[in-house]
Amino acid sequence: MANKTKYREIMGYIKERIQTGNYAVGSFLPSENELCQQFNTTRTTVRRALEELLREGFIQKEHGRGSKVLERSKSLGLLTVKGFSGAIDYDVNTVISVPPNITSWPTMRSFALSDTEEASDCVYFQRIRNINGKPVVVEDNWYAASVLEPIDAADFVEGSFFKTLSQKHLIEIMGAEQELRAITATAELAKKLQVAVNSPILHITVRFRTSLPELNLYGALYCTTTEYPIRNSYSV
Amino acid sequence: MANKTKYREIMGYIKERIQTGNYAVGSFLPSENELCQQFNTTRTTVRRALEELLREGFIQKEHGRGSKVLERSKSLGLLTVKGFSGAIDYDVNTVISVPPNITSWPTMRSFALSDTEEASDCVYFQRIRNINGKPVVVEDNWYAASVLEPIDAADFVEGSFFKTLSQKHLIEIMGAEQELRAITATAELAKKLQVAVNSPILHITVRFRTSLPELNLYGALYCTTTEYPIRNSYSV
DNA sequence: AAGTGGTCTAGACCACGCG
DNA sequence: GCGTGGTCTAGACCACTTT
Repeated sequence: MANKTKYREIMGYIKERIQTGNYAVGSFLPSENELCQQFNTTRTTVRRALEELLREGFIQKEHGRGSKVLERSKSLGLLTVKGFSGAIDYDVNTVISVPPNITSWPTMRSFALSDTEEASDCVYFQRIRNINGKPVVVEDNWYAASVLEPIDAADFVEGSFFKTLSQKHLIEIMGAEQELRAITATAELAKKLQVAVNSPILHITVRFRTSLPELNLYGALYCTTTEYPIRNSYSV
Repeated sequence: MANKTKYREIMGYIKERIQTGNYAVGSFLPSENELCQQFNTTRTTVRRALEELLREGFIQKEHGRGSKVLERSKSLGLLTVKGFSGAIDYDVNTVISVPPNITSWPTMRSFALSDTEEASDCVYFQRIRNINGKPVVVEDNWYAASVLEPIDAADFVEGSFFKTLSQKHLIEIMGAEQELRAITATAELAKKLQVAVNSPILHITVRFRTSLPELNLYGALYCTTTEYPIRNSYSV
């Protein structure tokens, strides 16, 4: 997506080199002065880029030594934050059951919307996660249409929304709040998850915060956990 | 703590004015240029200070308008890791229903024990969390007896096991892994949680890692979430 | 048009790590 | 001593909001 500013261009360049292994984990980036020459700019701008990468957990700075490339999964224990591609150890197949489309916000929400979100339409899509061909999670997702255009279902990187955000829009997940509930399956849910009506269902509502301050991603997950529990992990 | 740098000095000044209400919530800070004059410095430095305040959630910037003072939220990530005292906003009363005692490990577990844990007996205790007098969470806890002696129920700091560990043993929680399941209430659980048999129950099994590498704390939580959902939050 | 924050230039000096 | 990142100066131009 558009690198309108020079510091974003530098960020994107470094991020891409890190993600492809051109800048190896544990090694040091070129020095700020070298990056200045490479991009024909000044330290202020280079430092602006490095600072963002620092905040997003890509690098770590060492005074007098340089900027070191970090293991990218480090602080993200949070499996939920990684999306379900990472949350379950089994072979997961994701089906985009409702492709991204613009609609109005759902009425029932666990989280308050910001003013700008409230004023905007929202982009909605639904995915179903299958394990061994059996549906295990139904996941509704929403975000403000004014902040980010709908992403074409075909453009999803490996079926993952987060990977798509990171690689195509340079947006990283910065944190999340969840609410967890146990509910019983409605007729509709029971059908989608192929379980009996009134089966116990794990209901997770979540708001993900991103490196784009105006952009929150909202999710509502319905999980049948009898065979495959949902795993989370955290690091302090 | 010393304000060695000018941007910290500016930050401290603004933070203090916000916290004492001199800069009212919802109002705009002096403009960057005004702050430059006030502190006899340049915009780079003022902006560095404002940027930190932004990251810490004190202000919000509006292009073309100014920097607005925000409602200060508590937001202290990782509620689960901090234990349930912090997980629920309501008035929570904790009853130690089974005081710490030495027994053998339970047979059903979600996590594999280390060799030293396996070789040791375990300390077990059970707590029930009540909200407004109604039981909401039944929590079983275990840890290896060889690593830490049983803590007397009367010595629990504010009923919190984690606070006790931190304040009396200088042990901090470093992370956790969870498994989440939705189940239906057994007769025994239904009785303890005062709900109908077969009600949906949120079942969380968790292992907390601590700053003592040999010490893991294991938990099994049974939560009735119809009235009070369980909240989690993370930060990257 | 005037004022605000957003980006950027072209320097400077300092503190830290290493040889 | 030299290269690194940390802080800071003194400007400039742009984009956005308000009057």
